[in-house]
Amino acid sequence: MKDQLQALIAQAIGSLIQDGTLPADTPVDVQVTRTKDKSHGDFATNVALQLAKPARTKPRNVAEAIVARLPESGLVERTEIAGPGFINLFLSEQARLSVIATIRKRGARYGRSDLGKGRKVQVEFVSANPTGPLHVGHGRGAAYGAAVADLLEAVGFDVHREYYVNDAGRQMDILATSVWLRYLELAGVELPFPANAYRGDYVYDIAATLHREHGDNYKREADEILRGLPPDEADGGDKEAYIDAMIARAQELLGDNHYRFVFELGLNVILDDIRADLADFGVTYDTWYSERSLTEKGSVNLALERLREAGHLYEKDGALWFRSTDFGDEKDRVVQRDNGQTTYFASDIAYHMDKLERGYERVVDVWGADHHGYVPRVKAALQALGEDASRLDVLLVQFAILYRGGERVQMSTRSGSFVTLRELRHEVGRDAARFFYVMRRCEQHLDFDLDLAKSQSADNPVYYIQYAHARVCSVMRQMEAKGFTHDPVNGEANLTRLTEDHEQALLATLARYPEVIEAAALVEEPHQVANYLRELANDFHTYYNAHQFLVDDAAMRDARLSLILAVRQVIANGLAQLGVSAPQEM
RNA sequence: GCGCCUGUAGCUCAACCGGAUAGAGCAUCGGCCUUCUAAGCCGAGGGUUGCAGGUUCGAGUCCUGCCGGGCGCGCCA
Repeated sequence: MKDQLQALIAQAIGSLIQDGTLPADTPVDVQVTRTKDKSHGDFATNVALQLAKPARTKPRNVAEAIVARLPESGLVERTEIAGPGFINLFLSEQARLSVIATIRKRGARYGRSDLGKGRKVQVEFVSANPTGPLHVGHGRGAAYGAAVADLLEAVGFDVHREYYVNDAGRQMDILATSVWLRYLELAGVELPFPANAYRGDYVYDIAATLHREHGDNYKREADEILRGLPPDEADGGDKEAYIDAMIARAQELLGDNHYRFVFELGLNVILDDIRADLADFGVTYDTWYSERSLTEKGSVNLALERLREAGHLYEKDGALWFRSTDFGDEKDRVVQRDNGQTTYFASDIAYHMDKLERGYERVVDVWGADHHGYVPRVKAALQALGEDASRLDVLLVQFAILYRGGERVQMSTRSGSFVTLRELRHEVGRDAARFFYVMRRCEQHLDFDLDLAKSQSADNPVYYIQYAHARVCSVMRQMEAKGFTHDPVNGEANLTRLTEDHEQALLATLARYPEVIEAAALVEEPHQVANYLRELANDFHTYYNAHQFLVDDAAMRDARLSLILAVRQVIANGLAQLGVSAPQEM
């Protein structure tokens, strides 16, 4: 609808350019917006205000000229020039009513478009280290990333969803070592547990599996493990140095194969858990991309080699540095440590290079906001490699803070007292979790009220919206109970009977849905869909309370049922868009 | 200290590349069930959009400077 109106205005401007009323270089970027105030018509455009300067005349004169040249169409009933020079457009009745048939015909596809023209976009999200279960912070990234990916797909992009698995690097070594140490405990070896090791219960679970299936095969004695190790934090030492030494000791005592086995066991158990967790959350991926595979197939070395050839690397203090300051970063970054290991950053350079080379026109990364300092260096690396860094779009998601009984739920990764995504799902349910996570703009801190998410009341937006859907279903059940049937053809033939304000408001809101999806997709803001659904549900509940649908007058009844069935369809579509179910009854 | 994000009603948040009188929900107060689910609806009050300048026909939105909040500033990932 909006597009068609824009086209009409553009045509009018075109003809004014042709006859010289407007200069040839007039920009024809027509903005048509929905009006807030009904008295301003259905849509309005400010083009006349924008063109007044190039046309060197008053805005109202431009507006009059445009209106005079507006092509005939069945869409617009009349126009009006208002205020400083807005052109208000009043839709014809036919145009307003057509949305009902459109929704019925398009069904679940209503709101989708081919705006993206099948262009390839990759969305990478969550990508939490497989060192433990996902917690509620990851949950927001999951819900948000999935929603953004689904929105882009809805408007016609070819979307590829990817999870980057950090299956290499020091954190994973710490996990493997933690598992081994817990295993030793189970095998009766008494050892102090390092300050910097992972101490969650899941580590015990993995260790127990190892012990159950492999007995004492991985057992070593305490004195040979501890011999010559530096002091841990508890003994006034450095916990980082201690855990690194402990990792080296584990590798040395277990040997490559056995160490590898413990490492893989921990990785696989946790990754399987994450996969299942996300699947239960309605979040699935096309690819789980292994960081280790980058090293194995030489991508990391290749990336570093390309940087070196381009003259962006230098050595200092025994390490290899990337001169990212040449591309606006705050300081240069190490890509290879003095011990010869490449850094996480080096992998990430290779990974992003790989993404762009896989042919995605656009690459979207969803990161936790605490990683925001990381953005400039990744973009710097892409530039240094001769890539167009603007193809990478990093979306930063702020933390979610849980509230229970009005109190902030304290969380700390260190003490292991964090709330997992799974616990949250079990507590409030998948629908509420998915919805609450995307209710706010991603760069806004999210106050997640657990009590509200669980409450079955109008205060809870999820229930409020789902209830609207269920209510329509209920009306249809009542219809059958009363021996009526719904004739959509008759309904659509009698839509002119829908003259109530509530009905007109619903028609306008329904027609707006595709515009909401498009806008939400293009600016990556799923919360716009959430807000829209609340408005639509509100329009419906209001209507429901004000008017009876199952009236004796068949023409009126069919028209009203056609309207509320369209409402049901759009609510179902919008909820599905956010990964939320639309129940038949509640 | 430097960088990024943020500041809108008592609270949580909207406001479509800068548009017409800044909107919802909660909370508060007052109404509506013999009628398709009251898990709902209607009404009222509530604002110097942190402060001060600037840009222009027009600023919550853009620019500059202050003030407050969050995060980041490792040869960790």
